[in-house]
Amino acid sequence: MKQTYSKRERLKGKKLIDELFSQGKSVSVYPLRIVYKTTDFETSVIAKTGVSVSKKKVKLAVKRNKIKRLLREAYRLNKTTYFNNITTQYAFMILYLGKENISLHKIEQAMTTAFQKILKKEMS
RNA sequence: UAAGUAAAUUGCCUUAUCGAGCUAAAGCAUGUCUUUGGUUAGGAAAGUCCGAACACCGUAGUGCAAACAUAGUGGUUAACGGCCACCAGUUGUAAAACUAGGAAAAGUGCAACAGAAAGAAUGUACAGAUAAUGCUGUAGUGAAAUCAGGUAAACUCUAUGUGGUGCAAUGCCAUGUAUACCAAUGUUUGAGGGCUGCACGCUCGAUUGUUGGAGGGUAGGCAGCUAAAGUUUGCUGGUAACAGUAAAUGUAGAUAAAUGAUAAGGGUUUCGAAAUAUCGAAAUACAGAAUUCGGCUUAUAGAUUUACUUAAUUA
Repeated sequence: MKQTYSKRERLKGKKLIDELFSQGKSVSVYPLRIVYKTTDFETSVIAKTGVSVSKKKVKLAVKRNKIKRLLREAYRLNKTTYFNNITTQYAFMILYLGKENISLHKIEQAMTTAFQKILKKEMS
């Protein structure tokens, strides 16, 4: 799998997201919280992922954008390691709960532990 | 040289690796695939405060009232409450800056201190006049004392203007679900459903089965959506805002929302060390398009340019 994150791999559509939030399970590792759910897509993508930063926590649009980009970057670079053994299709929503300033490195760490937690839960 | 005033410009760069949106071409495996190329945020994109374009709704005529906005004079513009010029006033040594610059001879209200009294009340002293009296004058307070004045960032009056909602406008396509309605067809001689696939059997079964039309418009998609009162430069007219003209140029279009991340190096500024070269550390702002323009307002590290004022020094 390549380290891409194209339009097809993004979580879109009101229906899917509503479903995800109403029926999905969640795992939180500060400063992240990941909501996930098994689903079926028509396209041949293993996972669809969305990213969200709340306006209440981070007020300036520039900083919000920056954090979203970092989240996407962290996901893009590490998704190969996360989804090695997965065959079913998933939908993810990554929520950011923390402060305004954060580095890519920290986000990567948090994301890795969070996805490991999810894998454990699903396998057992 | 120092301090200041005004106007204008700019607002980090380079390389490597890994990516994202839009778009063009090519390829065959015809996939919303692969490869290659192009392109991708600001001076305020912000606040949403004015003015327009555009769209829909309302009124489809005219007048009045209310509410709101504006308020020297002239010009400019698609339009404006913006901008420019001039006059007046205020502040400043000055360059300049600011303006809450229509009306007090329509009415209502308000007014510190002083003063007897700031409006329906005539005090004290002196003088004059008279039958008598605030009947007359002077003194004293104050900006103002039967003479009326100030105040409209008080009501008010005058003149002028204003319908409402905003691209989540609006138009189009339309999966699924339920079905008012219409047509065809099937029918108590049993359509069709249920009992695990078939047969038999049992059972339910008429405002109903199937097919088609039509309506509605949810998920989603397409248009609107970027060539525009465009940008840059020169020339001409004008004190200027601005206008005219010629040439060049083609410059984001996302939608759970692209325009990025990481690493290295270099600028710039500040601080410390040093005679310099240089070395080390820190900082590198405000801020992210969402239909589009013209303004206003607010935020902003730093850098640059021009004009002018004041003070000092030198010639």
